[in-house]
Amino acid sequence: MTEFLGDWKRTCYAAEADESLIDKETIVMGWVHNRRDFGGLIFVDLRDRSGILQIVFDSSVIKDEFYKAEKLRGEYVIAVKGKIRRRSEDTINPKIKTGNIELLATSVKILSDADTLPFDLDNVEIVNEPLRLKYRYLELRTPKLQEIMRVKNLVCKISRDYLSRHGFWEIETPYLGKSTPEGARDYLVPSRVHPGSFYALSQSPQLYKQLLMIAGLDRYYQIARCFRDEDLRANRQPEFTQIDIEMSFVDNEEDVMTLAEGMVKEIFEKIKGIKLPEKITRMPYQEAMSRFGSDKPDTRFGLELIDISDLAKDCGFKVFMDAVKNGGSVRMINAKGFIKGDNPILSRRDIDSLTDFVKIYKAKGLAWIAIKEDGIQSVITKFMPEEIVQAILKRANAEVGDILFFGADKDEIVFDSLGALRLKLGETAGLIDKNKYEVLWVTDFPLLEYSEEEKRYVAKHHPFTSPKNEDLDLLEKEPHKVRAKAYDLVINGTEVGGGSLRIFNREIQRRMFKVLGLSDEQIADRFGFFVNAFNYGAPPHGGLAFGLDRLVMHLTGTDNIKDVIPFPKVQNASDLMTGAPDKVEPRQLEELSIKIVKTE
RNA sequence: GGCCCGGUAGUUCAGAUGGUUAGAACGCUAGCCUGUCACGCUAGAGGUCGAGGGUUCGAGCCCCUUCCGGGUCGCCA
Repeated sequence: MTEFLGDWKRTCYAAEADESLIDKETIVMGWVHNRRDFGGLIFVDLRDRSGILQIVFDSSVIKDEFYKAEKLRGEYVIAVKGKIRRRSEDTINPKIKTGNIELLATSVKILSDADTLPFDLDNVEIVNEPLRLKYRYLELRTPKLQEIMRVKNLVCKISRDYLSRHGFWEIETPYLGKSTPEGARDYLVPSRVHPGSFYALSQSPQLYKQLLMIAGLDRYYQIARCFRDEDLRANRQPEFTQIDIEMSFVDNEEDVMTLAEGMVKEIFEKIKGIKLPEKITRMPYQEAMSRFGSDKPDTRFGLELIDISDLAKDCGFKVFMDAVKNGGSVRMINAKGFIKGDNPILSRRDIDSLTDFVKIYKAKGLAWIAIKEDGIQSVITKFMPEEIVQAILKRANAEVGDILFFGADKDEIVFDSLGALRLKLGETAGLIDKNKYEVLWVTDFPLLEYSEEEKRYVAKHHPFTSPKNEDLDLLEKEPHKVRAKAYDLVINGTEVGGGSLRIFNREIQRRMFKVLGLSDEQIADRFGFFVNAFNYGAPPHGGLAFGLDRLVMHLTGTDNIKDVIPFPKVQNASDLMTGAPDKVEPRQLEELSIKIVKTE
């Protein structure tokens, strides 16, 4: 039997019913979350976006339609008419918001029946992720995901309000654009009209938003989808969303950072009730690296890196001395109290396994000194004079129960491995307060980094990032020393936003391209349309982009980006629900002049 | 591309050294029940052990290949 709503109109959401509705005729609509059948009396927990309301089907009240209540099963969609009534004292359910009331049904319509679900919505968190993703629309029925979607919606709304209030216009830019080989791999879209030519799906609105500034639109923002054909991670999806912002007539990073942090503060206050500090900490890149081994430091806990290159230089232990001699460094972490007592945080076996851990980050090994009750234990101290060992212990502020871990190599490897080790140690020891939010700006990034692979300098951010005025002289002489007018917003050790002031001066842009080793032809071919625009009057401008998904991850306490994207993709970038990507009809390929060539 | 981990009823899992008919809980179906909210009681159905090949008298278990999935390094201006 098919039933329709007819003239029934919902009078309130299930969990928004309260005592003010007592004795009033009420119509609610939703899914049968649970059913408890007592023969002549049936309870149904009705669920909708708002939550749960208990419906009572009493055979002495709903006589003619009681048979319908008997047919109800999990996830049937129903509409129920009846009267809200107070529950008697002994039947109040304190676990739900509407636990003091219930709806006594006088009529019910079964709008849709349902097969048994492939998994139990009440225990969805233990179900295999692939199965949940195949039936994502079912998982999205759970309060957890619905709350995340609500928060994401709020972040968008608050951002729009804030930016609008500050004079920003929401302007669209194309998703179908031109492939630009710098940066991430592009998703390509074949052109039917131009056989053999391809669009690239936008990796970010970067170039367009700068052109909007040249166009004189002054302040722009967009909640923009971005596409990058790179491998996935727990916090990386091939399509994700940025809150993208650009503004004109700014010549100082502070102008952009101040505006952006105002928005973040408003988001945290309105959604979490958390007041972030009046002024967010600024930490130069060099400091972040040397203290935390990371350009996105998690400052919720200590275990900072300590440089002992000066002591290691002539310490007698060859590995350390070579590292310094070859231009690298030796740094250590004091894992304070990690081997204290009979049941230490780190067992001997744990310590050995950390060697394998740092090898992931290309470290060749992990030296350590354990400070025990009966003296120090280490395989490296025998190479060193006593006074050097003592100096190291002193600098580490070492006490009994501590263990010092050392990294000695090129700076890059030392930072990568010790930075990762620091996070692992902090996590192992439970030093990270999950309820704390540490927000900071990392500033003064290097403009360039040397690519061993390409044997040239490449832009660390992108080639339109402005060098610091005071470092301009170094651009050709010592490119690696040039700092950029760039900044990243870091929350609890993850990058949630980043941006820069852009080059708006033709001469500087030309010099930048030259340092990057791009020929005039390459420039013209790749960015010609963009570079030309700067010939017609460009205002100083800059901006940034927030990763909406990552921001929502923090606000909702999840460490899996799939949780905050309604229909996410899995590690091999496929969609388990739709089966995309998939083969297409030969006719479609023909239209696009595409031929599939099988390779081994 | 590399490394690590996983795949057994609908779901989550257990299945020691290879050995009768592969179990449990929840869910599901049917019956009974007017105050439950993890309702209860009774009965029942439900399995190509991811797939293919091999070793063996005998494979859920051992070996090889492969598929699917998770994490991570590279990669992600």
